[in-house]
Amino acid sequence: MPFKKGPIPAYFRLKQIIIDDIKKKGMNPGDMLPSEREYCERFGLSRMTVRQALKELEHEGIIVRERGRGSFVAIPPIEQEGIMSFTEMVRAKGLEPETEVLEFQKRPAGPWGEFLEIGEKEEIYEITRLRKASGVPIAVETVFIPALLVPGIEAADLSGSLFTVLQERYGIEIKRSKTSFSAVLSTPEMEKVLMLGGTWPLLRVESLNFYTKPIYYEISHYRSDQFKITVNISR
Amino acid sequence: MPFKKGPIPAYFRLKQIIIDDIKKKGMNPGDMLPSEREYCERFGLSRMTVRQALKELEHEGIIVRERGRGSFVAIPPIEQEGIMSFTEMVRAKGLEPETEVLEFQKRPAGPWGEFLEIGEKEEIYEITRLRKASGVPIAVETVFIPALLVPGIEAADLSGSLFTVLQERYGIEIKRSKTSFSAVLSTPEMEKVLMLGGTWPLLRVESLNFYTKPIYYEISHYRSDQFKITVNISR
DNA sequence: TAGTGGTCTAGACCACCGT
DNA sequence: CGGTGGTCTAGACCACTAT
Repeated sequence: MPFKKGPIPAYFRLKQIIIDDIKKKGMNPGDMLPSEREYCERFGLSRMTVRQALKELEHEGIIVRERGRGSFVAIPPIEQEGIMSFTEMVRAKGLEPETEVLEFQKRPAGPWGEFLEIGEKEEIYEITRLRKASGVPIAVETVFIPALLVPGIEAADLSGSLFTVLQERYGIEIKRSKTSFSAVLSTPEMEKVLMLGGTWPLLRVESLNFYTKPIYYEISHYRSDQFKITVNISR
Repeated sequence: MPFKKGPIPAYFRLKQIIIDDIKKKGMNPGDMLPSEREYCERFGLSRMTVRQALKELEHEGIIVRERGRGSFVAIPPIEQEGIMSFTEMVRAKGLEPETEVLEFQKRPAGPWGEFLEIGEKEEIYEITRLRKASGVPIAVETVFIPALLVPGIEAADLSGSLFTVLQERYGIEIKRSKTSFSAVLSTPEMEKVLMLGGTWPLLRVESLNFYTKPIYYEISHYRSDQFKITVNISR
């Protein structure tokens, strides 16, 4: 009887046990878990207690429960939740990401300071890059990032994923982002670098990317005839 | 005794009552709600049932609960996480959402069957609506939803939030969505209903909305000069 | 100390799914 | 039909907060 007493609630300990079980027994997504009543009997708990544990596991996305069928190990989201970098998105489509740095300058934050929660006069890097997928220009992207956060980024290789550079060189991992989408018409300058040959509607993506505090602000324009941006969102 | 029986669970009705109460009484963030035991007595419910209602309200960010102190009206989150319905988005901007049903038909699923995980010949409803914010046309939206999931939806009020109809009438709560964004040029038909007076770039949003299984597929076109779609995404 | 929410029990009936 | 999860009851003791 593993649930004598102790300061940790029974439902909480049961959660841990179930998680461990899933790992230890090498259970796969879709595998059925013991029924609520079986957990009751096995651990000498009442049904409401077992249900609290299962409910929380469901809420955490670890299991799914279906009336009349049972509880099952959850299918981990195929396309991982949320944020994907350009590099990840392109690779996911089986194409080869390429990047060309168009502009690189250090300058005062100005109006971007507000988003980045720094002073207007503090310095930021402004980096404009052309992103391609297997040779086809897909997007023009400008990143604004406080210089203090990424000292010496001039020396880094910016022809790949900024995510990777931030993580490997500076230990910064983007965890959250606030992104807005809109549609605009291409400007002559965009048409030139994206090789559009005329005016096209472009998908404009503005995102503020956070670790705990804001890390960088980014504005991108995608030619969306060839490339859609897909995100998974949950409540 | 308002909780005799009925197909809608008591905890769910209690949630509605509490939400209505907060609005009707004009309660402000931080105001204290009645205690769990008071709800029990007032509505003749057991404590676990009352607690389920309060727990869900807490989870939805509507109230906060503190051990030894009580339950309180929550401070509304600045920008809501994740999925927001059109209704929620418009309200969040302080505008009044309005909806006009442009088309309503029942027909075989055809190619949408694949997304919705049903047969091509199974019936779906196809509902096209014009969404406005304080009188200004903002988006045209078409929803494809299996007829079996929403029997009798003809009789429902579709001039408001589909989210709400699904939840209150059918107990379906959208939990997850896969959404893609792109930019397109307006067609003459869109220009007419959106009152654009010419060709404009529009934000095209396609989303597949899940409970556990896919519930409905939706294609919307937003005039994005006046309205940006913002989402919070986390890893 | 009185009142609050947090945990828990040992039952019960229901709706739904598969066989 | 038997088994599953969904809802619900009428109690109980505990930990915490305020007075």
